[in-house]
Amino acid sequence: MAIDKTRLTEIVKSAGKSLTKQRCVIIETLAANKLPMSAYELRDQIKITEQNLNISTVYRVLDFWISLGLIHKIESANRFMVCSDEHQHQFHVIQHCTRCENVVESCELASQTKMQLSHEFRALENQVIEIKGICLECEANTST
Amino acid sequence: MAIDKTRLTEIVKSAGKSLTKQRCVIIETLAANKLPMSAYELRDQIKITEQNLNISTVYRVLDFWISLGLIHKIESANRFMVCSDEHQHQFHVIQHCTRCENVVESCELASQTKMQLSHEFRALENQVIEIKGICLECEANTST
DNA sequence: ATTAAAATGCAATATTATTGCATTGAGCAC
DNA sequence: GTGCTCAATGCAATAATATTGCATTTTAAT
Repeated sequence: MAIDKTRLTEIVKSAGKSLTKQRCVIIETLAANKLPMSAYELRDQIKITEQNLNISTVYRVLDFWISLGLIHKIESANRFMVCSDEHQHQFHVIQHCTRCENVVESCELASQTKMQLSHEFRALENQVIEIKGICLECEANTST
Repeated sequence: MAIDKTRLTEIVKSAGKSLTKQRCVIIETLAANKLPMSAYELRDQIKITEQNLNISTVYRVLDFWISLGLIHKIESANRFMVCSDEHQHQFHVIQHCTRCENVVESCELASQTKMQLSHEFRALENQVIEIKGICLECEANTST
């Protein structure tokens, strides 16, 4: 799953920011990885083929993309993933398989969740709601 | 909000475990605190009035109560809170105010959320779903 | 009281994240 | 292009969170 650089440029420019090579390599590396990655894994992976990044740069760039809604942090795993939701939902609901560690984003669930939030609370925009479980593939592979 | 020690004893015994003084003081201290606490805060608070606990003990005791469903971990804050849900929902939905840091558990939301989970995924039991926002009290105090 | 298993203590270490300040780089005016 | 300004990054120390292996103590069953 590659990232559309033209689209990235548009998004970044319209936010009044610059698309630096550190910002590019981080989101591209994350997009190329099947599983979510930690900040340190990301740094180590980029070191192999590209360049050295200080860990503080990695965290700052991750925060940058998170603030633009293009990267999600999976809090329960301290891992990061590229947002796969083109629909700009207020909520991003992800299903996190605790066996294979794979994570998928569900737009349908996000829409439903958004509808039913209590009126007693002003929910923030662009947040990630994490549901843990076992994906169907892992369930099928279970030898019980 | 104090903890009913008789109820605790029942729950622990029926799980085939023992209610040690470390396990007691940790859940009681957490219950007495208005806000969720980190493991280190818990240790420091207990040190003042009670006893020294090694940080590994704190984490192990927290895991113990979490496995019994009596304590929740708030992953996005690395904090712990006593479960306030008497209804034994599969999901515990908490609303976390990012201004005052207060956290409330919503049984109603938990019920609704449980109903609508995708059939493509076997969700684990006893998990905490975190919604961030601003509580009504903080919203009222906002001077904009 | 004896004993086996469970729980805790200890202290080293791993993992995750932030900070303040120096240096570099990007975009803009000229 | 040159110089300017502010944003972005590098650096390296440190903070915050969490885990581990093994020794010791406690629990509860006999």
